[in-house]
Amino acid sequence: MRKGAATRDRILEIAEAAVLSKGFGATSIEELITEAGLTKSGFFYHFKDKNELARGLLERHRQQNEALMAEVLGRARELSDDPLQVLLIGLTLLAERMAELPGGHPGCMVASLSYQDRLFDRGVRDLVAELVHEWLTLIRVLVEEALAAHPVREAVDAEQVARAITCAIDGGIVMGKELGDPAILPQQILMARSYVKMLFQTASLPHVVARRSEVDLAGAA
Amino acid sequence: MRKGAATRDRILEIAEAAVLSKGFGATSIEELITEAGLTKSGFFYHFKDKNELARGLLERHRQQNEALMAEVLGRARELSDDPLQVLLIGLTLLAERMAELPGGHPGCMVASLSYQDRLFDRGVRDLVAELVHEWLTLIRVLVEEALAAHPVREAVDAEQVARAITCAIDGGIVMGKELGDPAILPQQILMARSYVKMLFQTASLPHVVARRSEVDLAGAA
DNA sequence: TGTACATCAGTGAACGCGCGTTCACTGATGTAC
DNA sequence: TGTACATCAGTGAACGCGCGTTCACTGATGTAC
Repeated sequence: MRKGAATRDRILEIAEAAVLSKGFGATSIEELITEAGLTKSGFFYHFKDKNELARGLLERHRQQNEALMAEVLGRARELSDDPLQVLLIGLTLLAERMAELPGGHPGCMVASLSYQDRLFDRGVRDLVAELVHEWLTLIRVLVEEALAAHPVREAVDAEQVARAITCAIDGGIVMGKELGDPAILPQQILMARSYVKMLFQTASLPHVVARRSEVDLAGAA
Repeated sequence: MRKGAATRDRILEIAEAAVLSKGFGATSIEELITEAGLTKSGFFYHFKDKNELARGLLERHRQQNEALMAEVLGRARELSDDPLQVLLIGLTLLAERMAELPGGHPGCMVASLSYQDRLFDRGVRDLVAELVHEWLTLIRVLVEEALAAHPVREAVDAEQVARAITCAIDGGIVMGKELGDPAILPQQILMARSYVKMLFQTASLPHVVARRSEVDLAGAA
């Protein structure tokens, strides 16, 4: 890696912690360069203005998230061929990963920036929406595959289920911060998991007739 | 109402919109007084410093939220005596209320401030946690009453269910902001409702044996 | 009803400080021939 | 291998502006006697 790229990464890492704990508008370039140990013009060599710092933070978030999910889902697919099991195992593994974070999850960069969107230009706001869409697509595809392979208890839309899972995670991150309790996020991911499990729990319940499930599946398709 | 109280309220209303759209740190006293039409020293007559503005915003949030929930739950209790129905109807009414908001929900003040907590003194951070606990207690009591009156499909903890409902709402607010789609919050409240409904859906499912539900209830007690 | 005093709801000017941004410059490293 | 030039990764000084906060003061309204 070039020297400049390492410096840029260091700035982004410091900025991430600062933005998640005090907000983007209250994070000054001055404090970042003090901690990173370079001058202000050094900062502006890497980012032409503050908006570009926000873009950089979102790109970093995207990469880290992609890596995490690739690993978690890769492992889940090793453990099962059944799409529903992949989803359930994936959620369990994700919960475990979040539980391992020292000091709890620091906060979601996308959520944080969306609460300060008046500070940014169109490009940053579009990037926020794009990252959310990418994430939702990833989850929705998993849900669709599970729906294609199994009957379901109640007519559902895969997009809505994907959003519900995402809201549980984002909500869990926020509540964890609000109450200062790192256990909340993993617990809420497992609650989302148990929601998915219940949704697909038809045949496994004793004496449930199959017809009801088929009707619901037809409605969802 | 005294004249001063009206001015104070106007400042808080303007500050709420500003904080939710750009963050607390990036909201300047200057812009608030410009919009409110008074001088800077006039602001400091009402709030001794910026921390007190944050406290004021949280208190305002608490009052508005209490009023909203009192109304929604009052109406739900008019419509049914069954605790489970009160919870389900309450969620439906809440979703309807959120759908009526022009331009969508502006954001949750508690969530917003929790993403900038390094800006505040201990008092504000404690107030954030207190408001969340008050809300969770309100919901948890509803869930407990429903659990006492009905068998449940899977062993659950009322606190965890209350948190899951709350996370769905907070997550829905965040995602609505991220994607600029006001429909997401009401939809996700209804997803939380359908989660609760599924949780309690045992006897109503054809041919489900009652014993399983009893076992689960015993596990939850 | 009149007067004295207190409180309310502000005004106006000043403060020092840190903010984001620009600009001209520079030493170290990489590349072409 | 040497030389010329380009790019990289910054430095250092300066900019004007708006920030939160303080302080001495003030006119309008309320209260006591």
